[in-house]
Amino acid sequence: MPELPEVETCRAGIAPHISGKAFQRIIIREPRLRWPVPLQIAELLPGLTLHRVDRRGKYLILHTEPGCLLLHLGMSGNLRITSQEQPLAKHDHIDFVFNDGTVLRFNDQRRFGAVLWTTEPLATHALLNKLGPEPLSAEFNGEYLYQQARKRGIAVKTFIMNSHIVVGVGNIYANEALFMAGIHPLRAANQLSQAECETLAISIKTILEQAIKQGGTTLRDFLNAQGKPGYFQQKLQVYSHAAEPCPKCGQPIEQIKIAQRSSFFCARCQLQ
DNA sequence: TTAATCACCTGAGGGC
DNA sequence: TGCCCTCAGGTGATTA
Repeated sequence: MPELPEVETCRAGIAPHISGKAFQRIIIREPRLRWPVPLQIAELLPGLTLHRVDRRGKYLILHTEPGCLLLHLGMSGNLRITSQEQPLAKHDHIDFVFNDGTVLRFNDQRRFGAVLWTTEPLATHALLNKLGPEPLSAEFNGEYLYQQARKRGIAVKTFIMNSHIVVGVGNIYANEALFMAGIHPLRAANQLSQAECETLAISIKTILEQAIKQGGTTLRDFLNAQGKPGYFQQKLQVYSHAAEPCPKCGQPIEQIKIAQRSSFFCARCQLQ
């Protein structure tokens, strides 16, 4: 399940293989993703050069001269570098074939992902213009988090998973960051002190940086551009460890639902 | 403006 | 063995 570290791992994995190359052919086998894949990209893209691959939150942005492809991996999506000779796997929905034969293959079992085309400035794009800051940027810090939290009475876990507050923090890393910060996931955001917001911002940055170094987390679906899993799962302290002893105090990890998402915490280490 | 809920989708796993 | 149900989760849309 791709969160920011998985998307960044994916971006770093595919960019060297496709940047500077020209699209030769686009093969769309299944256009029914989160939003219908614009079929016109099969005619628009051939001949265009892919200048670079960026990331904004969990969106991958493939830049060409007239416009950009926006890719989202959703819940189960992955991109891998391959060739046309390689047999198709189940749920291989789209092939981006480049002029040297390299193929960027989009696979998405649950089809929550997206492939979109835009020629408008990214700063005004409806999917991007309301996104919060990047968690690893200087703009995202304790003071920013505190100012945003003061206006919200929702559970802090739901708060930090809101991409309009900060991008890229999904369920796994929200659980892990709150555990590291010693903050109960049900605490109201507007009840956090400035010091707690400082600690939480640092925890989010630390968790995400560690996960990127490990190549992301593989629970079920995630594979990197070479089809290999990430290794951060082995570092998870509370996520998916219900009833197991807390790594800090030994108390059993508890599991509850918050906003329909499984949430894991230590009731002794994380103060409510 | 904020918060809560729904919908989308597929496959694994459990119960019968 | 096969059927049915539940669960997993990112995020935009809808509703209150």
